[in-house]
Amino acid sequence: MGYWLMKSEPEEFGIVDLKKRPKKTEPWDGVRNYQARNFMRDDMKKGDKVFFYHSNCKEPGIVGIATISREAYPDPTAFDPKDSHYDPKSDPDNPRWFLVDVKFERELTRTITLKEIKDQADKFEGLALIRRGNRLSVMPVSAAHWKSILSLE
DNA sequence: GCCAACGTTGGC
DNA sequence: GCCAACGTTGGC
Repeated sequence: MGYWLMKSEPEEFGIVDLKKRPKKTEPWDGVRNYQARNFMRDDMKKGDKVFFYHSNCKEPGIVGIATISREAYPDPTAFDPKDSHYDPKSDPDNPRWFLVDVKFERELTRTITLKEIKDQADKFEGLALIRRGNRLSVMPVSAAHWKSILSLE
């Protein structure tokens, strides 16, 4: 089973928004970074676990757990000229951007902050989240790191 | 294929 | 709101 971390800005779409969705499920649209796309398109499998991460907010960190409920399919927002993520270069016959559906599993009992993960950098060597200059919004997490992070809860 | 200019991300 | 780091674009 694969483990991942996905970032979202809580003011745009937070863990509570996911929880409130009728089926507790959301298409993870709008990703326009090739590396992140490749992870979603090529590597994410149904049932994989996801750390839901809040970015660009007062207390950046992991706030919940989700699962991949549907594997990759073309991102429809790329075809919609009215959408802010519209990409004229993505052709429905040869789509450039893909997404997965993410399903709410649970909120953490507390936020595991970026700060405390950084403070234990030796324990989390190789974790993409704390790699210098990291800006990926979708990234893999090793099984060992997953376990180790969750034990902080 | 190089690289300067530009836009975006996201912590602080 | 600042700005470092990074990805993308496009001229050459």
